[in-house]
Amino acid sequence: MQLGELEKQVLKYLWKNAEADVKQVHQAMSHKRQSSLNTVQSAVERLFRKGLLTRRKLGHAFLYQAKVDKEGLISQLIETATNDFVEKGESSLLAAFSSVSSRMDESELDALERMIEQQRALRKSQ
Amino acid sequence: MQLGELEKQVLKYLWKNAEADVKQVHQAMSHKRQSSLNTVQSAVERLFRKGLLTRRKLGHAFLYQAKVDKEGLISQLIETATNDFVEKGESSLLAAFSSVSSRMDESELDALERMIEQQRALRKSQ
DNA sequence: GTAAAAACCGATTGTCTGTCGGTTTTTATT
DNA sequence: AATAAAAACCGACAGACAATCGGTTTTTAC
Repeated sequence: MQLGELEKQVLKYLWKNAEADVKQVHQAMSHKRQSSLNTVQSAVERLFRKGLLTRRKLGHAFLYQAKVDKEGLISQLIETATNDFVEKGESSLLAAFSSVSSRMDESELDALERMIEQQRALRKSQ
Repeated sequence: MQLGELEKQVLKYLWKNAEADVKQVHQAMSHKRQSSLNTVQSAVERLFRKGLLTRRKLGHAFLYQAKVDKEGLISQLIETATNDFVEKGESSLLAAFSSVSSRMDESELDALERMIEQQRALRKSQ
C-alpha cells in the first residue's frame, strides 16, 4: 500500500473527527495546504477505493469515516513494507520486532514488555 | 525510502553473498528475471546512491556490498512507513509495536518476550 | 423543473522504478 | 604508448501512482 502525503493527512483528520464530508476535510486541510476542493475529493476517493474509508450518504453529501484505525493501518504498512524480506511461514511482525530490538534502549524494552503483559491481561479478561 | 522489486532482489542477493560485482548480481538475477546487465547496473547504482550499498574497486569492476543488514533495513522501512503517524517525541518503533500487539497470537507474544530477555542478557554481558 | 451542490471523469504534472542503447572511462595487454 | 575489452556512466523512455484541477454528470432541495 502506497500512501501520498495528502492521503495521510486526510486519514489523520478522520481519526480525530469520526465522520466528515469532503467539504469539511477540505476545510481542515486548508491549514496546511491550499489544495482545491477537487483535489481533496480525489484523495478521499482514492482512500475509499483503497478500502481505508467507509461512507454513507447524508443529505446530499457522503460522510466519510476511517475504516481502519491508526494501529491497524500501521501494522498493515509494516506488513507490506517488510513482506518481501520475510521468509514464508515466518511472521512478518516478529521479524520486524527482531529487526528493531537491538536498536531499542532500556526504557523502550521495558515499555514493550509492559505492553505484552497488558495484552495478556486483556485476553484473560475476555 | 521506496524500493522496487529488482532493488529488493539485489539486496537479498547481497545479504547472502557478501561481495559481488554487477556481473555476478546480474548472473544471480537471471534465475528470476531476464533483466539486461544494464538494467541490473542501474538498480545497483540506485541502491548505492541510496546509501544501501558500499563498493570498492577490485580489478576493473566495483565490488558491491550491502551497507545495511536485513534487520537494519527493516527497521528503517518501518521507520519511514510509520513516521508520519507517530507523534513527535514518541518512538516510531514503539508505536509500531503497540499497533501490532493486538494482532499477535499467544506464541508470538511469548517469542517476543523471549527476544526481549535475550536482548537484555546480551547487554549485560557486554 | 430547475438551480445548486456534490460526485465523478479525464487530463496533466511530477516522482520513482525498470528498462536499455550508446558513450565514456578504465584496465590489461601488447 | 596504442588499443581492445570490460565496466561504468549517461540519457531516454515506458509504466505506476500521487497530486492537481477543470469540466461534466448526477443528485438533491425547493
